[in-house]
Amino acid sequence: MNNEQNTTSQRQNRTKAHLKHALIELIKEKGYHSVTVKDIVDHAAYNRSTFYIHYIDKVELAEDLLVSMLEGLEDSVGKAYVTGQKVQTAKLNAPSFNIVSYIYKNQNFFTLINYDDTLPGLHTRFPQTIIKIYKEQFIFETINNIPVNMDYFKRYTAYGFYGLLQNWIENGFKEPPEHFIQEAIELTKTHIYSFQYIGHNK
Amino acid sequence: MNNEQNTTSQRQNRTKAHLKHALIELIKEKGYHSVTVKDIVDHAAYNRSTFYIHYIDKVELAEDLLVSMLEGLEDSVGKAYVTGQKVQTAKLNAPSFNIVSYIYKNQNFFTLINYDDTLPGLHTRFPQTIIKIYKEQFIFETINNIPVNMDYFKRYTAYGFYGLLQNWIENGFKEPPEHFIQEAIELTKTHIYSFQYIGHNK
DNA sequence: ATTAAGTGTCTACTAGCTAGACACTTATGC
DNA sequence: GCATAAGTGTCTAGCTAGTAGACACTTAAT
Repeated sequence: MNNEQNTTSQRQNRTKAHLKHALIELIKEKGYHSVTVKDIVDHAAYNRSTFYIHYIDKVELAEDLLVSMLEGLEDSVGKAYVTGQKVQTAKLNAPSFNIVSYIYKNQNFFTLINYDDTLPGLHTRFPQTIIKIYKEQFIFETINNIPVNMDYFKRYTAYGFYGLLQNWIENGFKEPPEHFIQEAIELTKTHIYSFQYIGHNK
Repeated sequence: MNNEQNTTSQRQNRTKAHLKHALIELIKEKGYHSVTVKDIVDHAAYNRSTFYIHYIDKVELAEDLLVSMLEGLEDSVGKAYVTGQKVQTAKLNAPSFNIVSYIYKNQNFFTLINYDDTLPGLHTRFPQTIIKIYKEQFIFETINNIPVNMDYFKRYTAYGFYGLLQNWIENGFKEPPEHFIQEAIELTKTHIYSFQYIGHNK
């Protein structure tokens, strides 16, 4: 494969990743609006000029961070069917489990929802992404032929799941992800609908 | 000041820091002995050649990581008397609090004591460092003139503190550091000696 | 009103990092 | 016990990401 261009972008992405990481830590430390470009490059041990090579300002960095994490969340959903973990996760609910384990792996980032002066858009676009995942990648089936507005139901289920997630994150991820997803699935079962994964078309 | 050489080493230290960070994550993932050099550079997004510029092998990287963290622990002790937090911390026990808050800040690293196949030397040299700090930087005074072997007592106190620390880390840092240090101090008070900080001579 | 700190931009330089090949040494498996 | 794969350690030549430092300008802080 053509590595020449990959390497260049890999090297740039590495720098960007470090700048993003610095922003996360600094938001926790002093809040988003207090963070300066100088803070970011000092924390990440880069020159200030380097920052402006990659981003035009702090806002663009913040947007990049938010988008990359939420896209990662979306992409994580279909992964159990690529890796070799079908057996274990099939007993649970594989796609939901992937959402949860992705958040767990990146708890460093998702803890930001606990802060008030945090990444702009996080509090609205995070739940929106979960709804999007539910709408695009899941099919919901009735189990006793009761007519229900599907959009409402998906929205309801997504926000229910988000509520549990928020609680899990706020409590500092005390439960292991396996336990958390088990509880979430138990709650879902009490509803009149069962939902089934329809795959990842990308 | 002469920035030319500082910058060069800053850039190198940045790379080293990323390699160290990758090692920490990989030890948690698959255990120290299973981690390869390729794993490390893949995780940190560097070329394998770059690794050998900085370290001769995995062992040297591991040693560098361990030493830098334990040295950081030692250096953290005297810091309250440099920054402007004298008032608050004086009510507690400032030097001990600095140890605790340093561990809390670097919990990503110190969590490694929970793993069996972990950084070589961590399980022995971490408590040794705490003893060293107690011996070199604290003076213990009798409060009722009972003769006691001082070395034994310092050792006893250091290991008692280490035991509490271990428990705190194993439980995933659930308590905030302020609470933890309060409890540790309460336990220390029950002893016949009071101890007092004698400063940081370096 | 004055000092200090942060922003955004630009230029020329350089050294840190990369690609890729080398011989060699372990693992893994049929 | 042979073969394929994966990892190790070393080296060279080359590129480009990152750096220094100055610029005019705009907010904060005292």
